[in-house]
Amino acid sequence: MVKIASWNINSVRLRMPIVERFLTEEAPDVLCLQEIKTIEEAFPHKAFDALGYTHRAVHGMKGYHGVATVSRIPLKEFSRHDWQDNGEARHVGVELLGPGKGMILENVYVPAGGDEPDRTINVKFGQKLDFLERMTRWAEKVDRPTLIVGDFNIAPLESDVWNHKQLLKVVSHTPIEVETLQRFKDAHGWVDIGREHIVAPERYYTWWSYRNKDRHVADRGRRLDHMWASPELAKQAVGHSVLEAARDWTQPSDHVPLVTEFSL
DNA sequence: ATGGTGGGTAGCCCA
Repeated sequence: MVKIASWNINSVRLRMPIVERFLTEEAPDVLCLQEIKTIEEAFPHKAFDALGYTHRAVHGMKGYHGVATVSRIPLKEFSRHDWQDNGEARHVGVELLGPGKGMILENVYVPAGGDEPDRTINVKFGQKLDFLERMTRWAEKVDRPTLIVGDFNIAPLESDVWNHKQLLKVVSHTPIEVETLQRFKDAHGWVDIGREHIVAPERYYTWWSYRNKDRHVADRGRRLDHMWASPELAKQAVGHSVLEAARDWTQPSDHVPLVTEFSL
């Protein structure tokens, strides 16, 4: 059994206390972090060593974005795609357990896309769509059992948001984003592991804005984080959970962790 | 319709 987690941590250095809590309580074999907001040299390597996560692939940059995959089982870093073509650190790919035994694990942080869902007036929105198109070209060529996880910054289904109609013009849930993400999905036949286990139209959120204070009253969440597997690998997923409670931990990230267990 | 909060880091950018 291999337990894999994904979490947009919104500064790994600030949030090491809750990362330690998560690793201690949930004990995943592998944790994919997004928005680490640090360069590799300033990554809290010692804290992860102390917890047994001695295998790491860190693709960071100063102050913004950045991803890291930390593991108790051996991994080998083999790619750092720049799907935005602007040098931002938003992806790291590793191979788990060696050729033919484990899986390829892709950790991605899709750009948020700014506030205005119109590429003619908002460059960031265009960059987000272009990022997804480059990911799609890549996905067409994926030929090994692969799991792609991370903050996709898109909530594709009606039940992935607290109010579908109200969010149709809000970046993360616009029809053009959902269509663009669907083309990525179709390019490899990715299986949405989260929705295999928490079936639509059941409510499923992974992010709540810091700007909404009363989460337990209004519950204005969105499912921005995902774990998508190649069809053959998806059959080996035996459990999936979303740790909503982590949104209420001390000094929380605005995202919560996802966990999938595989029988490899 | 607007502004609301949070993080990194040095006058704003990003989410």
